[in-house]
Amino acid sequence: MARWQSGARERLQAAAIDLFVEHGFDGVTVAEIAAAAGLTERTFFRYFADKREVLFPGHDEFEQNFLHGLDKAPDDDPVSLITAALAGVAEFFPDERRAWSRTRNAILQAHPGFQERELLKMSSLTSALTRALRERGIDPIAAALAAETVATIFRTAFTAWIAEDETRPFAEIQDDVLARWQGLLTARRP
Amino acid sequence: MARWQSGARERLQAAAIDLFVEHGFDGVTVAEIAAAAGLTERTFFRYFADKREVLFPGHDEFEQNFLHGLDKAPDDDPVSLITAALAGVAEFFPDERRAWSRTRNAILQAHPGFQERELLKMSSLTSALTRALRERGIDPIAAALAAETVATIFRTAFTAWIAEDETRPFAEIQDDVLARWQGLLTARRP
DNA sequence: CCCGGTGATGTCAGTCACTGGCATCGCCGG
DNA sequence: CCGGCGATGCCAGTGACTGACATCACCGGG
Repeated sequence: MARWQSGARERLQAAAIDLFVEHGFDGVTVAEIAAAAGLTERTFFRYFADKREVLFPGHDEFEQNFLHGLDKAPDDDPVSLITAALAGVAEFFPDERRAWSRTRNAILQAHPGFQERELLKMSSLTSALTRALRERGIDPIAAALAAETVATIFRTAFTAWIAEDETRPFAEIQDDVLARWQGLLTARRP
Repeated sequence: MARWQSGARERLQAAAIDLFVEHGFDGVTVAEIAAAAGLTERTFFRYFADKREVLFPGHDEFEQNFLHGLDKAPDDDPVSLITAALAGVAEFFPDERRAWSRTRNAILQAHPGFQERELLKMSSLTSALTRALRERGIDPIAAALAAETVATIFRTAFTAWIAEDETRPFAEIQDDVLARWQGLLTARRP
């Protein structure tokens, strides 16, 4: 492996982010990204299915973290399952990654097309979790609701984690959101 | 209003659906849709922002139903709020609409681009609900979770409603899903 | 040391989504 | 009858994305 200069994919990603930050998604052509990485437009499309996909690397790995977490659930109680799946992803977002996540998120928020793609990725996660839960013997509707809940809590926690004034680690925030979710049903007349 | 033959928008929508059913999304060009409706490609883009949008009419109305339902919530208890918002949309899906919804859904499921767009619409709904809940004085995180929950329950119920062998009315299914969601936290060792 | 194979990249041409600018047409009020 | 206006058509252009084919760098075998 690794003829030519290696890391073509990584160079394309880095070039894309730099250019998007500077000129915005619509202000950059794929040909420009490729040129900045020392490649051609055609090669870009050999690595990424479309122009947006360049900002969504490592999705499979991300998804696997939830699934591996789920494997460690002690029993089939819904709260246990949700908690276990969430625990699996916490290490995926160390503090060193926070600045980077903020930059990437700013780009995503600036273009509806990116939001669509991110939503599709989360939907992929939800499907994978639902499937895993069903295979574990969980009732289909309960599986769907639990999977959606995992995604909701993760996203809520992630959004809080990259908020401007936030400094707590991801795991702590996520635990807090989870606790609040558990309180949602029992809370009365707040 | 209504010079020329009226209903250009509706003709475009109908033509698009017919053609998508027959040839699939990628097998149809915008020019063909427009021609089938007796118009030109340019006019299509005056009615719809892009090729996919033609399958998402009436979204504002749909969203308003949830918001109006929310207005009728008797108190600020989370379950009351969620229940009220869901009640607002039930009448939007009468049995007469089920066959149509199934056809449209089959088209949507066949193309990832449509799923992205649908996800974005649901995200718009969630944002609107979150905003409305916050304006009502609900705590931001509780508002976000409640809004997501409304969307989740709606989507779960909608999916069940258009399932092949399903005959129960939408409202009944949605009430059932809501009840199951309430049971999620309290259920132990199922 | 040369030689064919293989995988990554380049080249080229083409389709189609989408946009801006301008012309045109049908109706409506004056 | 006329001038305005809103809906539509026409045309040219940009850029995302694709298929087919050529080319290059490196590999192993002979």
